[in-house]
Amino acid sequence: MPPTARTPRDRWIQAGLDALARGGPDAVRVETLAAELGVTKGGFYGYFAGRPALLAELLDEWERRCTDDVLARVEAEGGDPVEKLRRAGELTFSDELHRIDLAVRQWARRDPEVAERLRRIDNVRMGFLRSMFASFIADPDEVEARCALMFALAIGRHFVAADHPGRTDREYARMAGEFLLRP
Amino acid sequence: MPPTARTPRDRWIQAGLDALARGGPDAVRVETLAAELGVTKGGFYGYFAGRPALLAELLDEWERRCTDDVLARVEAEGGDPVEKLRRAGELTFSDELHRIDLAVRQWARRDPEVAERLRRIDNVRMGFLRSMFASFIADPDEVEARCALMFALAIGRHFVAADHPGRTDREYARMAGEFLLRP
DNA sequence: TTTCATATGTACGGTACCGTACACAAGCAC
DNA sequence: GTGCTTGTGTACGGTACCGTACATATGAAA
Repeated sequence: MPPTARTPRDRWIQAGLDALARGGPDAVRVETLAAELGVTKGGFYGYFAGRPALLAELLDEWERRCTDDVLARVEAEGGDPVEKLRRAGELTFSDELHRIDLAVRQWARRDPEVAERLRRIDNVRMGFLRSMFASFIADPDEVEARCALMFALAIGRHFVAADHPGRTDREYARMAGEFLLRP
Repeated sequence: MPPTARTPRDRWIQAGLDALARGGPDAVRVETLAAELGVTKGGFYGYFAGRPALLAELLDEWERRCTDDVLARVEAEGGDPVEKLRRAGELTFSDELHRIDLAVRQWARRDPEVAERLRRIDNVRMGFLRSMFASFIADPDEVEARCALMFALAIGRHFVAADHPGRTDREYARMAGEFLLRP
């Protein structure tokens, strides 16, 4: 019966995630997304109650992608703790996802509701880190220290602009990660 | 001759820095600042060419505060490398400055000109870190790894929302820092 | 082909903000 | 006081965006 929607829900969400990744929540504007999709905002309000509703759904989608998907894949493939740590890092902070991740973190600094959701997710990730490190580090305080450093490295390296002589940023981050993984 | 300005240049800049710290560059709006200062934007355009000019001056002021001031004070007070590292961290990321710092980093991710300025400043800081670590770590690769982790910790810890059982965030960050400072 | 549901276009009023033009008032010099 | 300088208020037009109301055209079903 319907004239087969040109711009279904998913496309609005994907465009929203792209905008979020590029410029944070402030860059997610209904009319701008519509222009990017080559339509007007006419259809938008058929799918979403308004801009806040879209923002909430963007968080849902991000949460789904970075929690369920990632941890499932990490556990599925097995390996020893150190291997799992490496794989989790690669998946969670893959190019596609890490930009959204950084935008959400910035967002969480001003919006308590977002902060709360991020806290839950970060606790899951930190729990994973903790159990991996605990499998080859005895001192609990040292486990915590290494977890904090590993997590801070994964996030912080994208915010630090300093040059590293001779090596690429990626190579440099790998070296720092390996420093934390050595017994 | 002048009716002694009620709202001099400095007050616009301070208000701008506050807004920047709270909500990033998008939160720095001329009319909003005016309202906060209890005036209208009438006087603003006597001091600044427009909003972009104010943003540029905010960067200047931030750069001045976090480079000249901090490094001068660190060197002035002396001490061994480990002490200097601790002090530099405290000053650079004191409560007043770190919020602006984080906002500038977020800003740099979208604006290449800001990114370039941040790069120069981070290189100065990283150079300082490098020389401090090099004074008690022999392997150059390990010096780089520890520098990267220390810097990433200073920035990243404000973006990671995970809870730490039993201790405060600050205490937790201190433990992670000490882990990097031990021989 | 006709019918009909519905995704989208169009048009509108409202808000927030930018930057400009100009009037005004508040202080200093005389 | 008078005159001058100068910071600020007021008023304006323009842009970008939100959300609503309604018209329209498109494609599936009959």
